[in-house]
Amino acid sequence: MTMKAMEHAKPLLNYIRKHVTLSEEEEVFLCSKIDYRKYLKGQYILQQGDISTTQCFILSGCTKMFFVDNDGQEHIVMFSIEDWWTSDLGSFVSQTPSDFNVQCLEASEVIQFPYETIESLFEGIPKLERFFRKIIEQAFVASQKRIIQNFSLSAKERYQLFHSKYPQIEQRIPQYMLASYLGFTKEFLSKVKKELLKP
Amino acid sequence: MTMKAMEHAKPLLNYIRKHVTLSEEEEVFLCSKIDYRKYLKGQYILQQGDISTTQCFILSGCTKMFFVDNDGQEHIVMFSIEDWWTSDLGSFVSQTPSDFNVQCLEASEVIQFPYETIESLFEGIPKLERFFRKIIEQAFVASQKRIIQNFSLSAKERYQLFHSKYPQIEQRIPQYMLASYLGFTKEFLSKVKKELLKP
DNA sequence: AAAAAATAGTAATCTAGTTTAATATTTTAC
DNA sequence: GTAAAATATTAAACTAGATTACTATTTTTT
Repeated sequence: MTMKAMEHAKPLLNYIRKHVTLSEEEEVFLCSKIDYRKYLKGQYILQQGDISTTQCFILSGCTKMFFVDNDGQEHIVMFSIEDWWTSDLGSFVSQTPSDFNVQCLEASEVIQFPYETIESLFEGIPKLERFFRKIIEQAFVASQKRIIQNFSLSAKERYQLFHSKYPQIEQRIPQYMLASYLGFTKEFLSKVKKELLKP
Repeated sequence: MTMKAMEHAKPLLNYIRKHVTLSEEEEVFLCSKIDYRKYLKGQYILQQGDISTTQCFILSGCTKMFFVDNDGQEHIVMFSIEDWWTSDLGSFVSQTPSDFNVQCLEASEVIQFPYETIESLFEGIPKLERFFRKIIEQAFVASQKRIIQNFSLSAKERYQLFHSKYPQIEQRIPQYMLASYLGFTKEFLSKVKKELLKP
């Protein structure tokens, strides 16, 4: 592992420090097990049908995770930006073909945890296993919350919620992708935004 | 801990053995940290607004987890039966008031992991932390899958999927609760079932 | 700077699912 | 075993959001 790799990992280490405390040796060991990589806008980190071989931590940029249904329609499941994760966890943990694509909406820098090294990482740094458990707990809670909101809120209310909760994301993505994420059509989002402006 | 407690924990230990291997001392230690308890039909394991103090493993019976929205409408988030878990994980891990209720649809026997002992459990048996990570991974993947299905499938298709995937659950719960879980009205479910019978 | 491609807006028509309201059936309680 | 409560069915009227099809605007490419 190079000095460069340690340099790239800084935002990740800061992020991990919010959850668990690692010794300096542990941080060095961690950095020896992970990869840094850049993607161009439009490039795929993962494609539907492939097995997810890494967990990605995003240093810079923005990605969408989506799947294409039987009618050829694209459905966006999540957006990820700096200091968050992306990958199909289901495919990663079971090493089976993924239902999802992950594509970069901007040029992006990521840190990748390869499947082959993650078990040895957990063995070497048990605190890291606790860290991952907490990250997954967070993701699960967010996922549950999303199910609830889709059930109990109207399309308009879902948009308003996203708008107030993630203004930085809304500014970075095209509107038609937001509509896909929120579960309705781009035409309807146009209508909703117009209504919200006039009263 | 009594002999009785070990006896009650058997289905849980069998379940855990599918994921990780514990030594006999570890199994005894685990049993010393958990509680067995019975609930009557209709009783609440958790109420909206309370802090979730336990993770529940179900030995027998059936529960629903639901929340009541601002319009007073009940939305069912999940059903749990034998050999599965229930509780509001978000409330449990952050020890904040829950958005959910968990109510028994049948008389139920459960094993409870209290919040105060779960950290010491993980310290004493690190393999158990791995086990919980895997369980949460599973739950997260299932939750993601549900979001996808709600977006890409029609109400009719969602019913068909549930019907073929969880026939044992469908038989144990009233239809109007299934409609709530699937995200549409009981009247519409009646209509869908009728359509599916005739062709 | 022009052309092409991508994104956004508008409006009419259509439909999956809701609402309301009433009746029928099954389960539970005494 | 009967009354009451809970659950299920049906059907007409209604609505949130989809579809279609076209125009306007913004961004990217050359």
